[in-house]
Amino acid sequence: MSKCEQCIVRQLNSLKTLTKEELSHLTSCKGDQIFKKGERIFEEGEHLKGVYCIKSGVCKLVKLSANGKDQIVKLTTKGDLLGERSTLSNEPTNLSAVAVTDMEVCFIPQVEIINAVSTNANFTIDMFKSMGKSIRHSDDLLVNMSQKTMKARLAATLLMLEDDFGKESDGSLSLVLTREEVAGIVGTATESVIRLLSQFGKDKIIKLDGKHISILDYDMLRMVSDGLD
Amino acid sequence: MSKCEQCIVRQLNSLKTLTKEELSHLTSCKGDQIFKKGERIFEEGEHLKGVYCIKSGVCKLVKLSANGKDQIVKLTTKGDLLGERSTLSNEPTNLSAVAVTDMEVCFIPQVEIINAVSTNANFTIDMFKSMGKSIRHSDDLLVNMSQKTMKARLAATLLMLEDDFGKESDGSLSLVLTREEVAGIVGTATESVIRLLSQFGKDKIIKLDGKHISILDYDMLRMVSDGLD
DNA sequence: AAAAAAACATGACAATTATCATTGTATCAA
DNA sequence: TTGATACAATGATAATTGTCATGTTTTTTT
Repeated sequence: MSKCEQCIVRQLNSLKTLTKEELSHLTSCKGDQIFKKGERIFEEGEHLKGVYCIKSGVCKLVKLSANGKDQIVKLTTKGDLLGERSTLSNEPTNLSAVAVTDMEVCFIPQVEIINAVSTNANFTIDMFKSMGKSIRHSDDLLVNMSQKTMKARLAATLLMLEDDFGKESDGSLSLVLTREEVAGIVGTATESVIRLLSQFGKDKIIKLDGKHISILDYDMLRMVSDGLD
Repeated sequence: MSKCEQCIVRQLNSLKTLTKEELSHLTSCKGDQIFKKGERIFEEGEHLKGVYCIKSGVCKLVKLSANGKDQIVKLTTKGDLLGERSTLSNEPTNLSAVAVTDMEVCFIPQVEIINAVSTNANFTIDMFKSMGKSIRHSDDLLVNMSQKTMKARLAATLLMLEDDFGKESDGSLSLVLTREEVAGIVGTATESVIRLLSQFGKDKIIKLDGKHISILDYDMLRMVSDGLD
């Protein structure tokens, strides 16, 4: 069981505003957990008993749509908190969390969060900021999804994947997803993703090597993303 | 200048948690404003100096997409607060607010809100709840927009319009929008909305009388909304 | 009331996207 | 190493949706 005081990940989220005392207390009551790729951290509709702080790995937040397909609403990674709002507002989650890669997470019980909110104004303000950011992100995504063609959405998704998760030394996107998962982000059929990706490949905008994707022409990809191609 | 203590609208949002003292102070520093249909309350990118509390009328929150079309992200009405998150996190808005009908609003300066958050725990918790609701709403909408066909999206929009704004004594939707505005919600071309609406009309799912729309067959509309038609 | 502007409607056609079917190719466990 | 299983690729076809053009109706302005 690692100590919160020494945890670097904490610097990436609202927990950074906690005092030394609060942190040492937190160490004593948090739980450490491992989730293997594909395992579910929590399920849509579940009542969460606290928040999860991601120490490593990538997690997808998904929602089952009426047609039975999983829509990936958000990808989260090191430093992100899961289930903040359900924990704060004491309501069931509207999303399921599934490990995209193996993950290490810390579980922080609800009381601790509620406590921090009621005694630490900095924590509260930081939570407001983080929720505000989350809403802004949703709004932007909504406009993208509503107004863009599938091609533009896919281009935007590739750019987002590199922005948020970086690339390997060979230039390929660090986060490796199946075509089906990409389709879950874009909101289209898997076949459409395959076709569009190979089209991008033929157009030399990206390079495909199995599941490994490298962006070659950023300007062009941005143009496509804005529907200006 | 009306008094906050006697304002009924306040009961509908986080301001209901304020104490008598806080309310009487608020009365002295708030401002009353009128916006005519089509006028803009604030603009995307603007730095807000407080929040707006809607006393009457309907407002659309829009975002200009890369292709130049306005996407309506949300419709707000009596009791809703505008600009809460920008005000709290002190960042520019990501959306523009435009009056859909004539509106009466109260303007509450930023300091008052910040003050309320730092001194009134009930207010803080209520704000968290309201922001949580907002995120959940965005997530749901995102899944709808990403996964559904235009027909299903339009059906969902009609149901939403009746849920959120009610209907007149003749059964028609109380909120009257142009086809272009509906297209801005659905995220499609105006012509497509016109065609789909008249198709719904032919199928006896709705009744069209100019801009006035009545839902006739709720079950069928829900089926269409779920893509089960 | 007339003129102008905005909103609505429809046809024709092209482009995009979904769906179904089939085959090839990795990947993993026994 | 060999099946088994998941993943990727591609073709054919139908359905959906966007775009442009044109005309009508409604609303607003003068």
